[in-house]
Order: sequence, then structure tokens, then C-alpha cells
Amino acid sequence: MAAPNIETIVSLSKRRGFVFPASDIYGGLGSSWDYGSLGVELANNVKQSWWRWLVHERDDIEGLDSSIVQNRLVWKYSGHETTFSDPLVDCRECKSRFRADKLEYPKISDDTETQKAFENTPIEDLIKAKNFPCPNCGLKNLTEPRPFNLMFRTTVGAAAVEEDESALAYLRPETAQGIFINFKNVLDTSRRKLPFGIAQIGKAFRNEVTPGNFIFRTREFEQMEMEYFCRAEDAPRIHQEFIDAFQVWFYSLGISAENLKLYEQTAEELAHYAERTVDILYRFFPEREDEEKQFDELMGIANRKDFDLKAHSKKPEDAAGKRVNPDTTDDLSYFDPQTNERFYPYVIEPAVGVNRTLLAILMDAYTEKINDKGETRVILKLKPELAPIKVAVLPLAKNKPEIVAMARTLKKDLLTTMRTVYDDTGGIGKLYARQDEIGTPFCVTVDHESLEDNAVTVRDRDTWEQERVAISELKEYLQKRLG
RNA sequence: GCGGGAGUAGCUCAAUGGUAGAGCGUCAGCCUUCCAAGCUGAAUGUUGCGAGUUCGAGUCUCGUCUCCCGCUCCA
Repeated sequence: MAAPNIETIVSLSKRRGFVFPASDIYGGLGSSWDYGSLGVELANNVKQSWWRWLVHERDDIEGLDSSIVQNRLVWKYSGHETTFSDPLVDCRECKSRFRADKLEYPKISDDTETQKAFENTPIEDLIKAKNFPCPNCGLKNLTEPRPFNLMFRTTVGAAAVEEDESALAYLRPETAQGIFINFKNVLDTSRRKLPFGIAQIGKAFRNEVTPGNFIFRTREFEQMEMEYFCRAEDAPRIHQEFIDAFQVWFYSLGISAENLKLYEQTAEELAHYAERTVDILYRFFPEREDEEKQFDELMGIANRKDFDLKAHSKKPEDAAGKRVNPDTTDDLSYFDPQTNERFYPYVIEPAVGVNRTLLAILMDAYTEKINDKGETRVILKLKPELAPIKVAVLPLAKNKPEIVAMARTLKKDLLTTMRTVYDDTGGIGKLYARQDEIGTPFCVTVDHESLEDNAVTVRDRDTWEQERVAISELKEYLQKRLG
């Protein structure tokens, strides 16, 4: 059972310390969120799962951690300086919004001369003269195009001033480019041969026009991106393999198949670099009536062709024999010693949002259970691997010093092996409920009998069943059940 | 950015223009042999922020910020 909606998760997150609104005491900052003690553990576990699965276990992928601020030319040749700046116009009448560069001349007259004259006037001038009809309502009352810069601008150098173009830099809008510009470095030092991948986890920044929906779309976010380099003829097959593999990975994180969906991007939707892109969608909005609209993007898996490596290389020339990229000092082509060919590898890019994955995991793990008294209890059925806390050690009664002492010792013994906490601020029922709500798989309870028989009760989060386990075997028992 | 809605304790919400409250949660003590028990006590608010009207503003007016829902973009 998934959470009824994102609001439920927001409320739980604030209440229990997964996610807080950022700079809250100063009134907050649009779409910024801070991760609390449980949130950071969960996020780290997600990232670790991804890294281990791709970089450590596959054996054909290297890790990388590149700079957030790069030379501005990186973003010039990646295409972001032009594509990440959209001129937008609004219709004052029907409130629709359009990209000015994608507007088309409508037919306004049967008279070819009139129509021709109309089409020869720049759209921007027509809009200014209130002579261009809104594609939606047809009324001629559009606002002038305003540029929306999706990239965060900053200046490099302590003495640089805001207007100094030479000091202008951007916070990266994606981590991918850091990988492409390091392709040669990694290739040479790791002695890899095609096919192989480079993986990176890191923050990216976009001045989204419309952020929102909690941590679903924020201006500062974290990506787990991997660029897999291969021969052009292998790209479609490898692309499909990753599409399949990532679905399985999401299953392994506890996300149910019924809340996941594939989406094939249409030709119009494809990014400037992509040949084919398949998104994996998650049911982030189960409360929406239209089933289609319940789903939104969790990750994208793109075939970027050889666009990026070529764009950053010095050899490609245009029709006139001029270098397409006169600024780069290197050529990112690959030489195959077996076939004596030199070419630009194709790239398959699975890009996952850390924050979105976290949200999907929380929503999917959210479960409500009715207890014997008919009250609703919240259980976060997180995979043990992802749970921020693995074990809570609880004294059944805290007015017995022997029980408390035993529980504290037990906690100390366990925490070197697994994340363990101790809690005695409440009756046993409340302590269990609290751990259920934050997804702790097991509670270990020390009672009066424990003092006699050196055994404790282990309670299962999902079934609420209890089992008596000897303290001497406890650590091994828990490790086994935690997987 | 535009349109619509909303901001009161950690959460959920009260409070005719007249002393800012409740429940839950949190914390401390007592009690307690297993699923948010009970008792006692405590902390927590410049009512988002700033002006204005008024003898007096949580309440009325204006500005501003933030959040939510749509429009564009994407992980």
C-alpha cells in the first residue's frame, strides 16, 4: 500500500525528522529542503545502494566526483547556454504560457500577400504590437518574451563583480558534463576498453520556473548519473538492458511494480542530444483522478548518441572545414586497437534523482495498520538495507536499574555492527509505535526475565510478532534477518 | 513570472475588533511484566514579515515573503 498522497509524507517527514523546510526560521526559501537525522541516513543508504550495485558489483563502471563549478565553455559546448534559456510569453487573457521560440505563424488571411507580410514580420514585433494571436484562445494580448535562465549564475574570483562577463560561471545543471570532460582522464588511468561506464553522484542546480511538490522538484537537487560508453551499434541493446536493470533496482529498494511505469518520450519531447529516451515513472500523485496524471518522472534513461564527446572535441569540422569547437584542447575520441578505428563512442545515460527516489521509497513504504483498539498506526515498511535505524533497544520498565543497564550495554554491543538506538522515554507501546513510524525493522526488548535467562524479545516491525533470542546469539540473529 | 487558495505552539486546529487557547506530540518526575496506559509538572508564539486604520488588530486595509494548485522545464 502506498501513501495516500505526498502531504502525508511531508507531515511524517517533519514530525519524525526526515526532511525539514530549509531556512524555516527566516520564512523559508522556495523549494528548499533540509534533510534531518533520519533523512540523511536514508539518502545515504539509497546512494550507497546505487553505487555498490553499479560501481562495485558490475565491474565495468568507474566512479568520479567532478566540480560543481566548471569552466563556462563546458556549458557553451554542451548546449546548455542556449537550450537552458527559454524565452517565455504569457497570454494575459487565458493565462496560458508558451515558449516564444516555438510559436508558429497561424493562418490569418486567405490573401497570400497579407499572409506573407504577416509571416515576414518577426514574432517578437507582432507580440509587441499586440498583433499575434494566442495559440490557445486566439486573443492578441501576449506579454513580451522574457528570458528564463535555468542555470544558476555566479562569479568566480573574490574581486569579480556581477557584470563581469569574463568571471561569469554557472552551477552545474547536471552532473553528466563533468563525466564527459573527464572521459579521457578516466579512460587513460583505468585502462578501460569499450564498453564501460563512469558514475557520479552529486548536486545539480536549476532555476526551475515551477518547482514544487515537496522534494519532487527543487532548484537544488541531487543526481545519480552514469554515462555508459559503447559502440554505436551496441547502443540500442545496452540502452534496453539498462531500462530493464533499473526497474529491477527500484524493485530491490522495495518499490512495488504497480507504482512504476515506463514512458517512451516522443520525438518532440526528446532533448537536443537524445536519440531515444525512456523515463521510469512513479505514482507520485495517487490522489489524482486521471490515472495518467498520477505518474511522474523518477528517472530518465537516454541514448545521447555521440553528441557530448563530439561537442567537447577539437577535431570535428563543419562543412566549410572550420573547427566546430575552437576552444577545447583535446579530442575525446576512442581508439580501438583491435579494429584500428577511431571514433566517438555512443553514450547511454541512466540519470536518477536521489530526492525523487527517496520520496518514492517513503511513499511506497508508508503503511497504515489498525491495532486492537481500532486506532491507526503508521508503519514505514522500509527494506532493512535502507532503514535509517536497524535496531532499537528498549527496556520494558525503566524504573529497574538492572534492566536499563542491560539494555544500554546491549545497545553499545550492537552499534558497532549495525545502526542501533536506545530509547526509554515512554511506555513500551509508544516506543514500538515510534520505531514503526520511522521504519526500524527490529526492536529488542529487555525485560525482567532477561536478567535471569540472558535472553531478550525481538519484535518484528511488519508482523509485530515476537521471538525470544539468547543474548549470546542476538547479533548473529539480527544480522541474518537484516540480510 | 501570471491566475487561484492559504499562513496562529513541533503537528491538527480554536479565538464578535477587547487578557492568544485546546488536543496530540515533546521534556522531567512518579508508576508500569509487551504494542502510543495513568498521575504530576514544564517548555514552546514578536499570530510569516512590514506598514496603515483604530483607544485597542490574530481579526480590517495595503505592501511583502513563503507554501499549496495550475501553466513551462526536468532528476
